[in-house]
Amino acid sequence: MIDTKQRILDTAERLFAERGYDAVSLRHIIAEAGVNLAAVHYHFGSKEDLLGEVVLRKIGPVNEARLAALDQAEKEAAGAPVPVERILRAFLMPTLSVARRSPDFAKLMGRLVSEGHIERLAAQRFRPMLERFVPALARSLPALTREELGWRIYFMFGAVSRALCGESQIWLTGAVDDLGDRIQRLIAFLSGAFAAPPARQAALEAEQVEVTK
Amino acid sequence: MIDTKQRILDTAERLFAERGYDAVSLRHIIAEAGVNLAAVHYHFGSKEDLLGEVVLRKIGPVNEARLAALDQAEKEAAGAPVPVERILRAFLMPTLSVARRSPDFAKLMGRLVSEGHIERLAAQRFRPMLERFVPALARSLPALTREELGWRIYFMFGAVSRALCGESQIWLTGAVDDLGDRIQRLIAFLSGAFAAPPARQAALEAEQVEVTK
DNA sequence: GTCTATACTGAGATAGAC
DNA sequence: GTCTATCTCAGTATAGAC
Repeated sequence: MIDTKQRILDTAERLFAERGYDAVSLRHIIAEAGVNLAAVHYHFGSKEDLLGEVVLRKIGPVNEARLAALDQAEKEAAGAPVPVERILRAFLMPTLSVARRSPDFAKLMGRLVSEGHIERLAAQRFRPMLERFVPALARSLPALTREELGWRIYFMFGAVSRALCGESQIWLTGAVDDLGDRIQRLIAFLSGAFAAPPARQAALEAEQVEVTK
Repeated sequence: MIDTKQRILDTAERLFAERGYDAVSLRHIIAEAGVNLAAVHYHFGSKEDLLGEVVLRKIGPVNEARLAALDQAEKEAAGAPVPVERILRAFLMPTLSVARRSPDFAKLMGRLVSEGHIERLAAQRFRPMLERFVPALARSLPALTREELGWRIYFMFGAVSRALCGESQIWLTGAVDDLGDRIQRLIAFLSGAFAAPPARQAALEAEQVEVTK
C-alpha cells in the first residue's frame, strides 16, 4: 500500500487521543491500521517519534490560528498594549476550536503538556508562536520582570493542561463538564494570575514552616 | 529477612524520586534492595500499589503541617476571613519544607500530580486537608461560586506541579532555579488567580475562532 | 525504497515448590 | 514468607523479499 504511512498516522492519532500515549501499544496501532509492525519503525523510527509526527501535524494550524488571533487583537488595540485577557483568548480559543472537532485530541494535548513531552516534541513549532506572545504579554504587563513573566507562563501551561485533560475533581461532585466553560474559567483564572503584583523576593526567607517527620 | 517490606519501600522511594516512576523498573528496585522480584508483588500487589504506599507514607506529615499552618493563620485572623495569600502559604510552605530535605521527592510529587496519579493514590489522605482548605478559601472569596472555586483549585494543582517538577523553560535561558523562589512566584501567581473576578458565562458563545484545517 | 517475518531484550505479573 | 521458573506483552532491531 502506498498510504501505509498515512494509515499509521491516522490510526495512531485516533488511538493516542482516545486512550493516551502509554496505554496504546504499537501492536494495537498496526492491528487496526492493517500494517506490519516494522513499517512503523521504518517510517517513524520509534513510538515516540510517531507521537511527535502525530502532534506536529495538528499543532501547526492551531499555532497559526493563535498568531492570526493575536494579529487581530493588536490591530484592534491600535498601538496600545493588548489587554491580557485578550491575549489569553487569542492563545486559548484556537485550542477550543480544535477540541470541539476532536475532543479526544485536546485531552491528548493536555496529557502531553502535563507530562512535559510537548516542550521536547514541538519546541520548533511553538517557538515562533511564543516569540510573538511573550513580548505581547510583556508589553501588557510592565510590572513583571522577564523572569517573573517566564515563570508565570510556565505555570500557565500547568493550568492549561488541567483544563484540557482534567476529568475528575475529587472534592467536587456532579460538576458540569463543558470544555468551553472550562476554558472561560481558565481565562478568568489566568487573567488574574498574570495581573498579580510580582513576588516579593524578601518574602523567601521570612517564613519557615517545618514538617516534623 | 523481616524487613524486606521496609527495604523495598525505602529503595523504591529513593529510586522513584531520583528517576521517576516509569523510568524505574521493579527489577532495578529489587536489585538495589537485595530482595526477590516476587516479594514486591507479595507485599504490595503491583508496581502502582508500591508507588501508592511510598507516597502515602510521606504525604501524611505534609498534610498535617498544612493543617497546623492553617490553624495558625485562622487564629491570627481572629474570626475574619483569612487572606488568600495566607491560605496559599499554609498550603505550599510545608511542601517547600519537605522539598528542602529531599528535593527529589518534591519532583516526584510534582510528576505524580501532573500525571493525575495523586488524585487516585492519595484521595483519602488529601480529603481531610482539602475539607479544611476549600471552605477557608470559599470564605475568603465570596464572589466565587463553589464550582468556580473548584475549578480554580483544580487549575492550581497544574501550576503547583510545574513549580515542583518543572525544569526546562524553553523560552527562557539561564534562569535562576531555586525552589524557594519558585514557590514565592507561584504564591503571587495563585493569589492573583484566585482573586480574579469569576468567568462570565455569557462570554462562552461570544467568540468563535476557527482553525482552518 | 517499502514492507514482511522473525527474533531479541526487558517489563510486570503469577503459580507453585519450599 | 520467600524464591524459582515461567508467562504475556511491550518496544526495538535486523535480514531479506519485492
